[in-house]
Amino acid sequence: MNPVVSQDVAVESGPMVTRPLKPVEIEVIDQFVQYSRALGQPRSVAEIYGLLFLSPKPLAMDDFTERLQLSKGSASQGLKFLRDLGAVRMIYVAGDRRAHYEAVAQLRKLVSSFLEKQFLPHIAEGETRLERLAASLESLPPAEREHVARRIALLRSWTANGRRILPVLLKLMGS
Amino acid sequence: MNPVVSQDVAVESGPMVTRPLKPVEIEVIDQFVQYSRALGQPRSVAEIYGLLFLSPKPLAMDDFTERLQLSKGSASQGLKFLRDLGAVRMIYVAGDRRAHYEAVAQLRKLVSSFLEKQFLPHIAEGETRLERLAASLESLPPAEREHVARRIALLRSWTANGRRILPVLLKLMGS
DNA sequence: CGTTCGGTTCATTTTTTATTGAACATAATA
DNA sequence: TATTATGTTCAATAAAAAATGAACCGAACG
Repeated sequence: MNPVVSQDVAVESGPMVTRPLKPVEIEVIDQFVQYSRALGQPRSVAEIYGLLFLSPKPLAMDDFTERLQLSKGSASQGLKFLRDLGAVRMIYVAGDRRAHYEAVAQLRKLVSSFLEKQFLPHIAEGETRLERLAASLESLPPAEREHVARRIALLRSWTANGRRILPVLLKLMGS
Repeated sequence: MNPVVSQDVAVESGPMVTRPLKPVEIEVIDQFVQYSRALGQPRSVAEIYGLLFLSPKPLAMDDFTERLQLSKGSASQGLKFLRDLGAVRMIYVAGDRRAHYEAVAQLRKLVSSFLEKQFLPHIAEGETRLERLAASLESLPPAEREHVARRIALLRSWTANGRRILPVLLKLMGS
């Protein structure tokens, strides 16, 4: 509750925020939040990435919990997610025990690892499943059998298509 | 509750299903359900599309509520969603008052309308917003200003990229 | 060592999203 | 025109997902 970025105009009697977000930050973060919704990703993750995206220097967990008003748990989990995705890179800062992060601001990298993490597993699993299925069609009445077989073949062609297109898509996306 | 397609092995003492799903149907529907999760779409919609995808003949609402154990409301809303998406086509069946549907089984069509409905709006909105923002950077301290300006330019290039790539992607996807 | 700091985990709570079902509309039928 | 069949809408409910925060772990510091 009390998301830092929202449509609401004012946060009434809210908690003291040491370094409140600047208008630019709010706008850009909200932009990332929009995209995250379209992609079915949690808002906190988008907020973290957005703040980092605009920051000229690496940030540590405290920065996220303070400025975005997130719990330690959310920040930790969100950063883990972004690390696993390769959307964020850990940075060593001399004389500071804390882990620091910077955004990996390469569309290609973001898209590719997102697709790899989010879709390839499903596609792979679907492929083996459909192979199995295509084999076990004898048990259907002949009338249906042919139609169903065609549909399954079609579905398989879709996943094949996906695999074929992915690399081209990434190439098209430049650096 | 009581989803027709699930990992569970048995539905114990469940309600009488007149025309229970065949194993092939369960598998294929579950496949669509998997994809729908990755895309952040409700399971009921995937179930409807999956059942229709395999059906050799057009189906009416009753078929969905009966065979998938959905409420009338869900079936109605799910079909509306699929209609709006162009994933489903209405079919007139002589001597039957009910509306019948058949699946539009063209990957290209599905992907294109999904992206159009789900992403283009966000992209468009983001573009105008970022234009506005780029203009109002004077209020930032000069040190930050340059970096932020670069980031915003980058973000804009991303959306431009998206627009450029979309048609190519669709072309690559064949019919 | 013992203490503090930075961070992770995970059971609980909160928030969001999807589903239900009853009330309502509308069109075909008799 | 009354009746029934078909479908939609939407407030209430259920289910799923995300956020919280306290307990915990381990490494650095003194």
